[in-house]
Amino acid sequence: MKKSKQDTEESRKRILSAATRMFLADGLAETGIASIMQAAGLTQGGFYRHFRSKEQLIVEASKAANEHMFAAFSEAVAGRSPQQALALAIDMYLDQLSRQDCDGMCPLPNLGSELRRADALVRGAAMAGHQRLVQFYQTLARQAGATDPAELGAALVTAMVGAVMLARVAVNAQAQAAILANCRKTLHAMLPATEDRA
Amino acid sequence: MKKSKQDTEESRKRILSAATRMFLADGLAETGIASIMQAAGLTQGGFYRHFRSKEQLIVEASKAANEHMFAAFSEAVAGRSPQQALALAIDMYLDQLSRQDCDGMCPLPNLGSELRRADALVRGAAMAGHQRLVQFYQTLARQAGATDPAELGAALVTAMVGAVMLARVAVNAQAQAAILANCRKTLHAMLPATEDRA
DNA sequence: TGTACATCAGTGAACGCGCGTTCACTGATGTAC
DNA sequence: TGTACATCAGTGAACGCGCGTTCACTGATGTAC
Repeated sequence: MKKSKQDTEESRKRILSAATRMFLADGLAETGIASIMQAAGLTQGGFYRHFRSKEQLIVEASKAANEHMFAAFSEAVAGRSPQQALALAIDMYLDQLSRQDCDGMCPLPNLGSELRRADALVRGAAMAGHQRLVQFYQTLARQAGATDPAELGAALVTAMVGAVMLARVAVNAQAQAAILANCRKTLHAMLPATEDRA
Repeated sequence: MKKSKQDTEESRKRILSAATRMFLADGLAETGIASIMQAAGLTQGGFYRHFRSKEQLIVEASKAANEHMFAAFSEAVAGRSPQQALALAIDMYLDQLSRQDCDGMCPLPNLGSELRRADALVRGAAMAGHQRLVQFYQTLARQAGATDPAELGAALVTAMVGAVMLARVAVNAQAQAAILANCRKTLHAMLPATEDRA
């Protein structure tokens, strides 16, 4: 039963949206085509009308996740002072696990080591996201008057990715919170000026 | 053909050794029982004479990897000044990807997000390794005279885990080296005293 | 505007493959007498 | 010390399951006339 062009477009968006959320929540290997299609309200056979392969879906979902993350960050940061913006961007990144819908989650710590075994296209998308993330924080760091914004931006991203990944491995909520809180404290201490933070 | 007790013990060690190396290099899901047994010079059917399941092997391999890592660190650090020891331990951790045999590699950044989807036993082993790693660096930080050794130790581990994981995702060697070098520079700047470092 | 037809999103079953695990069997080891 | 037998490490094939992908088919959509 062929659908109208609008229906087709909406189906594709539903599949991509469900895949992005499920990949971030459960990982690439654990999320099967069948369950993605079920979440999108379709059956698995129809998947290949929209995507060439699971690999291609992963690439697009990875890009979509980055778009969501940067959109959320840009919106939250808009209109704030550079110092406030930088501090807020750190807190938001470290708080991504508590967001109910996986909106704004970063592929790097959540997919983590699964990325390095994926195709070159997937890894390329992941590293492009990393590059963009580093530049985002570097720009904020420069505006906030950091001594070495390039180094600070890269250091922030590295530490935050490590903290979020470790927090996801942590068995209990207490250890998870401790890892994130400690990282937050350390990174805030590295920020320029505005010493009214703990 | 039953083997002598000594042969049996050696077989078990060969399996565990091959598994530890292959898990760290290729990941948990990508490393199959058959290829582990082949690397150990046996056939896959014999695996279950030594281990109850792949899950149990993962737990033991995880512990073995930690033992190797701490042994290598302890040996390298022995007899050095606290400041030298701390700096060396950071460099060693960040340099683990260049080691030919996977000896001294840390499960956290290499298995990364695969760990959080594993059984409670595996996650417990991973987090126990994390705890031990943090304490190792905290002890060195305290001996080196850090202002807040607890915070510094945790921060070092978080950043190093993030850096090594990101380096593994990086497509080309140049980006990989840049991530590790930048992390090294940032972390050395956080160390107490001994300002003769870059 | 109406009609005949090609297109193609979606269905549901089946295919093929890999992998963890099981199993019947072998034959050297180690033990009981 | 010698002998008969139970043990069990190791083999190689088979099982069962899940998953990505394919395929024949359906029927509404959109187009050509």
